Amino acid sequence: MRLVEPNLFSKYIHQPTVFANKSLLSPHHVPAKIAHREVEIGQLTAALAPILRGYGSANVFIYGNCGTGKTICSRFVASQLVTASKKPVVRVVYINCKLKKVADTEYRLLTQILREFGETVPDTGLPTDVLYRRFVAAVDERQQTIVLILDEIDALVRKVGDEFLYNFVRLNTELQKARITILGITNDLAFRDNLDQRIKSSLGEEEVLFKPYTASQLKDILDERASEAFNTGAVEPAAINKCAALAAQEHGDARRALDLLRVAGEIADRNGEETVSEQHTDVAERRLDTDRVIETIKAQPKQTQTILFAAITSAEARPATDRWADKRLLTGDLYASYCTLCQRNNLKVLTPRRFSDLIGELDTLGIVATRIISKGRYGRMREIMLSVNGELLEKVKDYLALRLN
DNA sequence: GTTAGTTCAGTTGAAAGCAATATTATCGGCTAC
DNA sequence: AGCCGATAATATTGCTTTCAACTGAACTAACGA
Repeated sequence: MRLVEPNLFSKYIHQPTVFANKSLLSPHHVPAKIAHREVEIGQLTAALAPILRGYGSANVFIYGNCGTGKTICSRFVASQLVTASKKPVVRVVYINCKLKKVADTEYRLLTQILREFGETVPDTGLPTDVLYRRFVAAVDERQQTIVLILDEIDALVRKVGDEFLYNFVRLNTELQKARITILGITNDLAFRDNLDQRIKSSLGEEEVLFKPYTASQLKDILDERASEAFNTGAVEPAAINKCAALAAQEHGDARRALDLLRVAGEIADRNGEETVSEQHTDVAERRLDTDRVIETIKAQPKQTQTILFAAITSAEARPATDRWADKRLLTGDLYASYCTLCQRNNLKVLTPRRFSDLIGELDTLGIVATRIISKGRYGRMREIMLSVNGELLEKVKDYLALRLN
């Protein structure tokens, strides 16, 4: 007679959870109603409306920081457009230009579009003008309007220049029956200024600006999502307020707000608690911050990591005072300890020139803070301070120590 | 005490080298006429 | 002849180095009161 072993996972399966439907908190979830974007949606609709009357509509540019609902709203409006269109057929092609290997060159962009139309295109080999002809052939056989949503278009323009935009605009003169409307989405507010004059005049006819959400708007959004995503009463209002407030500080990023709330819920679950409280939100914020920093550091090339590790170890080697001034490193000293660290790891030692640039990069990433100081007769150099500290610093150090010595 | 000039220790910008990838061009083999 | 895939040739990138101009306050020395 043998006792039935309880499955290892059974305790997790039956563990109570605060979530009713966690997927509603995912950034990919498209809510039935998009709150607090009525104005923007209105502008967008007005800009695209001429399509339904058969006129080729103006091209539209959408600006706004990340997490302000640009993508969701444009997809929403585009889908409405498709359902509303009867006679002049409207087709929407959504392409995220930032995805590596998918649409980060003109060729790949075209390939991607052609595939949407069921054309088979080789990954490489054809000249781009052939692709343009294929596109014209595929599209022009009937009366239709193509709405081309180019998300993160700034990334593509930065990479391959703005020529391709001109090509697309020019296509309209070549097409007999079909029309193309470009809907460019970017979070670079200065994007338009950097475009070629020619393109600017033919492209930027309509602009919609997405402002960051305010804390109270974020709160509304969270309230609405939370009511369905969580079990009733499982989230304390204070927790939601905190999430909204924190995300509002970060340029009103709704994605951030939802992430905070989701992670807070996960933490509550793990602790076996029945409600999500403000404390959970605080922990969630730290978690997300830590993850973000660790992720960016992981993504850095080995040389940059080495420099950072050198900075951490030499900052620790300083006499144990709490004064900030004593944690400062100077370029020369750091370069020296970087050199020894490289030798110990059999890494190539970069020149001071490159070293200087990499320090600058760590600065822009917000991992160290630097400023240039002049010590008069004793030269001019950068003063470097670590921006991470405490628990996070330990984690970073541990990670780097695994890869280096 | 002021002023003009030096000096140091890197910082910064431009240009060029180099290796890894990505694109193009070319070529031989294969199939269908 | 036309198409295909493989391979060679060429271009593009991303990362670095080299070279050289630049920086700005501490330090020095000369100046004038």
